[in-house]
Amino acid sequence: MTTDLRSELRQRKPFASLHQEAQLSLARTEAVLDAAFEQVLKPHGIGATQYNVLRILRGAGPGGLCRNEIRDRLLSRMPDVTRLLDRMAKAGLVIRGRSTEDRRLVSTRLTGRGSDLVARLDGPVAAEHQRRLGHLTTSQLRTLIELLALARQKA
Amino acid sequence: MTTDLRSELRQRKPFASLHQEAQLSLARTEAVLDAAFEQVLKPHGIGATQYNVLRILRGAGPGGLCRNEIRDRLLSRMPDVTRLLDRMAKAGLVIRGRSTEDRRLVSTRLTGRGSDLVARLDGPVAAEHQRRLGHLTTSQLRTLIELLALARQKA
DNA sequence: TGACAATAGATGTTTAGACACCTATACTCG
DNA sequence: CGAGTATAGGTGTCTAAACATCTATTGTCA
Repeated sequence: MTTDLRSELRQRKPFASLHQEAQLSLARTEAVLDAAFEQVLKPHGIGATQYNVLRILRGAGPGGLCRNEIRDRLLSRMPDVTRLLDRMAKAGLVIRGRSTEDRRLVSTRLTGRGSDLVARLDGPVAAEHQRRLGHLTTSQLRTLIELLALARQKA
Repeated sequence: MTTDLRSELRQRKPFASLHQEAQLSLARTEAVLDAAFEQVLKPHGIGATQYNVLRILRGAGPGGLCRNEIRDRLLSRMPDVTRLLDRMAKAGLVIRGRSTEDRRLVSTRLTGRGSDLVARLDGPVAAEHQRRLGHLTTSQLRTLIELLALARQKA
């Protein structure tokens, strides 16, 4: 029933180890899901990273967050958050303001437009998650989440 | 024992659904493992995509593969394989030759240098996989691989 | 056979990511 | 207090990715 990664990639030789097969499976699965997710976001003019920032800022509330805090909360390392936020500001999704208390800090928060966009995406995003992973049982999802958490920990 | 993704990302609100938590866990885990893997490759002057191409070409044997075949075997979608191979050719890792039978085809194969490099990386790569996923049991790895294959299938 | 579609590959251009370096502000402690 | 250090953020530049479009060759079929 489930497709074998080896045949999916037309690979003749078996994998060197289970560890390798797991890591490649992970990369492949993420690529498939990410590509599908990008297609959901595309009509709205943003990518996965920008969507992630929108979600982070919504969760942070009206006070917003400073650049480094956003960077640390992103799923993947992003070395140039400044210009990422520049683009989002230019698109009218976020607005920045320098703090008066600590003048080094620049807090970024959602504009009305950014807030609207992320709210408008809730439905399509949930639908996409359901479409992609809806055929896994609750217990399978729990196991997957647990094993992924385990994999993230350095040995 | 295992770290919760929510606290890892300093997220206050719970996830909208198990599906969402699974997808975000997947993205996070892949980002962590990929970043570590890039560090292994970095001293050798290549990235994960180029390493993947080297592995694919090694598996393909001396006849090499044409551009589209390489593209289809890559883990993630890569819309500009031509210039990826350009760079690898420039670095002396691969060589290309147009077929005489079908003059549209350009087969790419490893040079001695490319072949050496991928062989030299076998040890460090296996060590990295071991370091990252060595603390999972065989049965855990099998379950993870199975669940990931399941997740890749459209519902 | 000859027009037309399909396939393989390359290119031009815009945008985004990677990496090193720079400026301004705040903190620390002799 | 004041030199030195740490922190927050921005900038310059090179490389790589994304997207559309183009050329050359082959296959199809009326």
